[in-house]
Amino acid sequence: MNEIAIKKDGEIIDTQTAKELGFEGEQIHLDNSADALEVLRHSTAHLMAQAIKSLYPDAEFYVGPVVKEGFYYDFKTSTEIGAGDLKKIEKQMLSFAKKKYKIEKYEITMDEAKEKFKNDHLKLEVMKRIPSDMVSIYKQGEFEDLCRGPHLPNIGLIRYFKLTKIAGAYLGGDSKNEMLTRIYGIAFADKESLKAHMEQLAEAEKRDHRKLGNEMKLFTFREEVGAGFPIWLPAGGRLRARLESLLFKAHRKRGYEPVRGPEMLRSDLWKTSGHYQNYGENMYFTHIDELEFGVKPMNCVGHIKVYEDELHSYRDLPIKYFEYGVVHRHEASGALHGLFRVREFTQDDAHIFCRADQIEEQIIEVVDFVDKIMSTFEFDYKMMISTKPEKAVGSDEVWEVSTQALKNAMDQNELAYEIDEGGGAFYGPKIDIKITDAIGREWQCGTIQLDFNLPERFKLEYNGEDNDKIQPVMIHRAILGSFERFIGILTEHYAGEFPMFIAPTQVAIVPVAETHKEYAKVLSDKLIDINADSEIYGKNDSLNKRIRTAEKTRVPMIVVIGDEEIANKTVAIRDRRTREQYNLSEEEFLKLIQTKINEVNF
RNA sequence: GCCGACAUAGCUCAGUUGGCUAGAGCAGCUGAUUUGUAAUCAGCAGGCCCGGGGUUCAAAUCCUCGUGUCGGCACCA
Repeated sequence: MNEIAIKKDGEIIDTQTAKELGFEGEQIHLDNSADALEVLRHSTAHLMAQAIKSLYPDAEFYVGPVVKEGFYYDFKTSTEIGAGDLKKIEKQMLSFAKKKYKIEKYEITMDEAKEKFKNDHLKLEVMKRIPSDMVSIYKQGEFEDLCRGPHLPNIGLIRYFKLTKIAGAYLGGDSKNEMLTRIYGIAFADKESLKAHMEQLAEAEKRDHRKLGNEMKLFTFREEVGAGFPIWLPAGGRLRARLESLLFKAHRKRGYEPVRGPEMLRSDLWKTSGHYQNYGENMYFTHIDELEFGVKPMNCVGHIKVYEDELHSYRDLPIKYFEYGVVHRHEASGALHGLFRVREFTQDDAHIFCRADQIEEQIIEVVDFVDKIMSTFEFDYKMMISTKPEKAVGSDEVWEVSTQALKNAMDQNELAYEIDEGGGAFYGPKIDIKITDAIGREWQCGTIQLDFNLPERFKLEYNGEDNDKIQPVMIHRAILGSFERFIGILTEHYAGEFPMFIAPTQVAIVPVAETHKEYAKVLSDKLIDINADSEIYGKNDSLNKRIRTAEKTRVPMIVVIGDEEIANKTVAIRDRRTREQYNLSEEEFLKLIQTKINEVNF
């Protein structure tokens, strides 16, 4: 078996380095283990660079790391490279691989390296970021690259790979820098795994919410309406309404009061809140009668005005206001992505005004709320605590206290979380809830933000025990995040096969012949009485055709009614999931639907 | 916003190196048929070829500026 590297003290060391240093350790073979793939993909990135260099001799190279979904290499050429060129590069890679060049390693000083790569301004850029005096060079055939490794012993081991996409990327990940070309690729130890991976990607594409949203008539976008402004179609409207009403109940149960703020507020308020200064470039403004108004990008100011409407006692806290708040944010054009990233969306937003000693219990209550909903939909999610960002308001001290409060709440309840340094809102730290989409990208949905700043800026207060004026703490929170993104994720999660309690249509009724339509209508009305939507497939098509059409809408249940059913007062059910058919009396059927619709309570 | 690609009927897509009246399937409409669990048959209608400008005897096709979409990057209070 081929040994491609060894593992020593948890570190992967390639055979070149091991030989040089006389190391021994656990052998890594060329298979699909995480360690082996790390080495394989890294070397594949180098092979790609070698191919690019031979096809485009003036190419300069930045970095080519292994990432979650394969590898990439950033580079620059004077010729334009497009998606059509990937095949050509792949071919060149294969022909190099066939030559089975050894991958050799040697070390030189930083100064020697700078001399060696003096014509490659990108490599020089890389070297600026390396603190050590010595660097290693990997050489395969004519091609040499500055690299830390580890690498395969021979490029002939690279056989099963694919270049997947080409894109632009800023040098060093900074938009102030020049833009390089980035090619992504993937590699595996064997042919089957590569094939399986490509098939999995194709499978995931089928559940893309943009595709399903179009097919299932959930929502649409139109050029003439404007980018990022979704249009909800009837089916999507029904789905969304079900989600809204379930969630409304869940909020009421937890003591939230529904309120509503205006869509736009005078700019002075956004100046007080800090949004004007920190976020103004992404807000929509309008001028009327010499006054400037800002269309709300958030609902907190409105809720603050609700709080200010009366005096509050410490006994009243916590006070919880919620609103399905429509917000507008001018997102960068390139950021727009189906329902996941839009310019107008509706948040399931709430603000909790509480005392400092109530922070922890309130945070935990919200985390429980989140978990209740996520587990109902069987979502895997993770939580992230985001700390003070560069653009921020408030003193370091307040930030420290509030960040610690979030951590304490999580720690004391033994909840797992990761830290996102500098990822907080400008007014406070937050806990983000992230869900993974069909192709593995993570999207932030819910968020819990602790805020000492806005209460200060708006001089909020309540009367304490000694009748003194005390400033409350604000917790901003959203569970779904936005209906848009959440429904997008739900669509992919279920591949369009929504469970009964949320499906746009609960039942498809297929009458066998013209004479059965009347009963279909009676049944449909009875379904409305139990809050179930149905659709009658009574068109002048064959029965088979109508069943096929109904199936394709991904409706959870199809019932067929004909002479027999009418005579016996039964329905013939065809279940989407099991593809089984069975009969139920009308009474049992209605009861079943009712149970299925009501089985979920957040 | 940046790099690259793309935009043809409601939807999914054809449309050669610029050249006759821009095609197909599905969906829609009209008939015939009245069906027992995944496509009955026939006919009809449907297009500012994304929008402005330009090149050319001639533009869906070439150039240019917009708009929108896609893949990334950057951004995401």
